[in-house]
Amino acid sequence: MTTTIKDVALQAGCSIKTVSRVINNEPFVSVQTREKVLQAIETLDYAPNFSARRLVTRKSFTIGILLHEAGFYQSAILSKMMDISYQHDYDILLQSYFPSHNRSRVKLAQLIHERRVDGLVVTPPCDVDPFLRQLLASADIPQAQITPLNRSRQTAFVSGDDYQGAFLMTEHLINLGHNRIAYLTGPRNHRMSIDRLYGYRAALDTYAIPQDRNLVLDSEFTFAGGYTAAKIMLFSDTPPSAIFAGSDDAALGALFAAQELGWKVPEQLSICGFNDLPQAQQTWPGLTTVSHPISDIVEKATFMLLEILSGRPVKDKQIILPSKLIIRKSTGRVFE
Amino acid sequence: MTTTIKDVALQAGCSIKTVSRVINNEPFVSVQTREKVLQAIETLDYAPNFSARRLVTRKSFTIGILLHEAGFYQSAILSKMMDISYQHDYDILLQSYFPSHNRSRVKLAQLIHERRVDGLVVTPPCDVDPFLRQLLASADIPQAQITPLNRSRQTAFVSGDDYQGAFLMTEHLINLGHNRIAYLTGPRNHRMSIDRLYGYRAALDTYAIPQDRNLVLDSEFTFAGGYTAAKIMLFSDTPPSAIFAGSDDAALGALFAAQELGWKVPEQLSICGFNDLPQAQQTWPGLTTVSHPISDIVEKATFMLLEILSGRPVKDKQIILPSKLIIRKSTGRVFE
DNA sequence: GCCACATATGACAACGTTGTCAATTGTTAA
DNA sequence: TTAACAATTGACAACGTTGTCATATGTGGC
Repeated sequence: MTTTIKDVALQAGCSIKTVSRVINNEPFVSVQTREKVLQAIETLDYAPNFSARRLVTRKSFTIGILLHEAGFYQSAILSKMMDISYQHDYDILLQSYFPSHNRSRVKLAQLIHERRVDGLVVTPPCDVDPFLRQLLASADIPQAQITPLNRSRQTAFVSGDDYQGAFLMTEHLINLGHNRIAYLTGPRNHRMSIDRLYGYRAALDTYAIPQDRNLVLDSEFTFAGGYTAAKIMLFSDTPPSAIFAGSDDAALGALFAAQELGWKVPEQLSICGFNDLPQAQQTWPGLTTVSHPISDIVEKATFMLLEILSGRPVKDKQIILPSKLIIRKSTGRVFE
Repeated sequence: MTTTIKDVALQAGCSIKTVSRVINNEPFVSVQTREKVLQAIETLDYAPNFSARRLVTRKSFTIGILLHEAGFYQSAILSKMMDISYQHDYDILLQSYFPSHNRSRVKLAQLIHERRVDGLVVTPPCDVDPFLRQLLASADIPQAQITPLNRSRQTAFVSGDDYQGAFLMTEHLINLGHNRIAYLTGPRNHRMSIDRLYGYRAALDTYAIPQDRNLVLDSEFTFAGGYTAAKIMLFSDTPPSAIFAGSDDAALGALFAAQELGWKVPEQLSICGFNDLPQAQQTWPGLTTVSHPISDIVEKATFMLLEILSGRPVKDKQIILPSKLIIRKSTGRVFE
C-alpha cells in the first residue's frame, strides 16, 4: 500500500487540503503547518499520485514528440528535448508516426483526444504526410514544429535558413574556382530540399555562372542516394569539379563513392553537404558543410511550446535561424 | 467538454459499467448491447480517459526508458522499442539519467514511486552509476537491462557476447598474419570493455602469440578516445600492424588519425572495431567490426519486460546473444 | 469594543474510470 | 414445474488528487 495524501494529513495533523496546498506551493499556509507537513512528507516518503492529479487538473505534464524514424538527426533532437524537459519537470512521451499508415494516425488521434500529452513537438519528416498535417491543423492541441515542410500554416515552428545556407556554400565553392558545381537534391516535396536548390541557383546567378540542368540530380537525402547520384555524376563525360549534396548523409555517400572510384578529395573533386552531423567531422577528409543549428532549433521550439502551455503569450511563433558555413577538408581549389 | 463514459451510457441506453465492459472486452455482454455501445462510441467519438483509468487500475501502460546520452546506439534502441511498444499499445516515456547527478536520482525515484511507468528498460551506460544500481535493485518495479554493466544481479537482461566477439576479431587478424595487434580498451569499470579485452587475450594465447603490455592502451569508447590512442600507437617506435578498437566510435577515431597521418588502411595498417554501427559501413574503407545485434537485443529485452508486466512467467531472464564477424575493407594481410 | 478584511484551515464534491456485489433474466436438468 | 445455475446488467463505492466554498482566526483602524 502506497502512502497517500491522507496518510500525510494524518501524520501532520491537518486536512488533506492543507497538504495539497503545501505540495502545490499555494499561499495561505502558516509556516508552522507547512513545516509539519513537509516533515510528514519526508517521514512517510510520500509522493503525489500523478494519475489522480492529472485526472482532476486535466493536464498530463507530458510533452509528446512525434518521430518518423530514429536516426542521428532525431537523436540530436531527443537529446536536447530531454535536457529542457528535465529542467521544467515535464515528461517526454515518444510517439512514432508512420506516414500513410492508418493505425498510426488513429493512435495519434487518440493520444491527442485523450490528452495524454499537453503539447506536441513534431519532427521532420513526419509532416510530409498530408493526413498528419490535416490532423494536426484540426487538433486542438498546442504544438511546435521543427523545420516543418510547410510554413504557411499558423502553427509555431523553428527552422534553419536553408536558402541562405545553400547560397553560402555555393558561394564558397565558386570562390575556390569551381564553375561546374553539381547539386544533389532531396525529395521534391520537401520544402528544405527546394529552398536549398534555390539558394544554390541564386548563388550561381549572382556570380553569373550559367546553370546546367545536367548538374542538378534528383536524389534522396540518404547515404545510398548520395552514393548512387555521385557515381552517375562521376561516370559522365563531363564530370563536375564539385558536388554539393543537399544533406550530409548524401554527401557522405558521395564521398564514399568518390573514394571507392579512386578520386582524390579534395584535390580532384570537392564534396560538401548540409547539416553538420557529427559524422561530418569524423570522416576523412572532414566534410565541409552548413551548420544547421539543431540544438538551438530544438531548444527554441521546446521552450516555445512550454511557454504556450503555461499560457504566457509568445511573441514570435515562427523563427528561422541563420545558417553558418563549416569549412573542413573536403573542399579545395580547383586543380587543373 | 469532452465526452465521457456517462455520455456513451446515456446514448446507448445502458449503465456506465456496461460501457466499461465493452471497452475492456469483458465477457457477459449480449451481442445487441455491445453493438449499441459500439455504435454510441462511434457516434460520440468517445475515447476513455487515461488518467482516470490509470488511477483506478494502478497501471500506467507506459514503459520508461532510462537513457544517459542520446547517441547512435541509443537511437537504435529507441527505434526498436518504438516499434514494439507501438504493436503492444504501450507508451514510451523517456527518462534521462545523469550518473552521480542528485536531481536525476530523485526524479527517477519519483517516477518509480509514483508508478508513472509500469516497467523500465535500462540502457548502457546508465548503470555504471552505483547509486542507480542500488536504486534499481531496491525498487519494486519490473525492469529489463540492455547489455548491463553487472550481470550478477537477479534482474532480467539481454546482452551481446563481448568475449566471443573480441576473440573472433582477434583470430581474424591473426589469420591475416598480424602478430602485433594493439587493443584499445574502454573504461575499466565497463564489463563489456573488460570482456572484450579478455576475448582479445584469449585469442592471442590460443595462437601462442606473446602478450605485449604496450599494445594494450586504456582509452575511451569514443571517437576522440580512439583518435588520441591511435596517434600514441602510431608514433611509437614499434607501431602495431593492426589496431583493434573496443568500439566502432574509437575505431573511427583511429581510422581518422591514421588517414590524417598518411597511413594507408589496410595496406599499412589494419583497423577494426566493435558494434557495427551504421557509420562502420559508411566510411572509407568500410570498417571491419563485430556485429552487436542491438536490434535483436532490444526486441528481446522489451518483449521480456512486456511478458513480466503481463504476469506471464519468463523462462529465460538472462540472455546473451552470439556475436558475428563483419569483414569489410579496413583489415587486410600484413604487408612486409 | 467592534467592524472590515486578510490569513489560515477544513468538509465535501468533483474528476472519469474500474471493481464489487447484488439483482434480474434466461436456460438447463431433474 | 422447479431448483440450480449461467448469463446479463446496474447501483454504488472506490481510486487520490484538486477546486469550491464555508468557517474559523488573527489584525488593524476607528
